[in-house]
Amino acid sequence: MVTSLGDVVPICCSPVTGGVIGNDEAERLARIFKALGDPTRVRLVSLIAAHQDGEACVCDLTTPVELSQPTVSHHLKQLVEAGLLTREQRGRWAYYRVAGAALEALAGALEPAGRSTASSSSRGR
Amino acid sequence: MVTSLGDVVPICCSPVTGGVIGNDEAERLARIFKALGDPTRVRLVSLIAAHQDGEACVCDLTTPVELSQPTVSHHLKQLVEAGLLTREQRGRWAYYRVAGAALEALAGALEPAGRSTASSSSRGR
DNA sequence: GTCATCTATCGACGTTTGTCAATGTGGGTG
DNA sequence: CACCCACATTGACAAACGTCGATAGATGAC
Repeated sequence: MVTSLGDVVPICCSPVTGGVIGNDEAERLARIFKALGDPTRVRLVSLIAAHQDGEACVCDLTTPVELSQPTVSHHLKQLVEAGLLTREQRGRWAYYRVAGAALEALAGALEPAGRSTASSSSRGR
Repeated sequence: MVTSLGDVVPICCSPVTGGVIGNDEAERLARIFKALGDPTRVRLVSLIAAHQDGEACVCDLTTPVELSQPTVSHHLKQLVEAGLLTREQRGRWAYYRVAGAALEALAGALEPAGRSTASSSSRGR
């Protein structure tokens, strides 16, 4: 079961403020937000993004976050499952990098129903 | 005396992917993300934004989310404390509305460190 | 005044989460 | 081959979370 835990999240699109979103959409968005709802994971994303070549292995991250290796692996797994990180195994190391598209899509879900679709503004009421 | 209870979070700015963020910043961002890390709260934000005049009271929300009134109040409080909603008491009702600036600031923290200058706007995929 | 309504708080509960030590697994190295 | 290394998984535990019923506070209606 290397991949296909669930489907790779198709990147969220429905903006939170652009009309009532469905139950499934809310659950999908919440799962991604929850992945960022821990300070350690926020720092991990930041650390990976700022690391050499935009990628980092576990051993690069345990020291900065001051947590045990299993804990870091655990957090990284959650971020990968949320679609916010990608994982690539090269030799003995596992390299993680930030999924920029997922971050942008998430940001798009927060904007007031405009920046990414630029077609509303007549929604009123 | 340190009276600052931290009423309203001063809106986050440091982008997640624009260099390693500090511990405090990570904690502040995580607290906001965590507020959106529950499907009910995501739906509440969406419901309020889409409601008449962009505001809603508790009694408008309990039925759509199918939860008890205390639970809805609890979620709303968390969203207010995260700075994502504002609360205004008018008579017997408490009106909540979405803090658009907070959402935009949060979206800004997700964009790759230079959102405002990224004028390419190639929204294709 | 009394009463009804809307909302917040409290106490309790089952579930989820973050963390670690110990162990397992797969891939280089001698 | 045996060995070590980087990482993932397991099992356990305390803390935090989501939910509810009951209750308290505040406000308007009578």
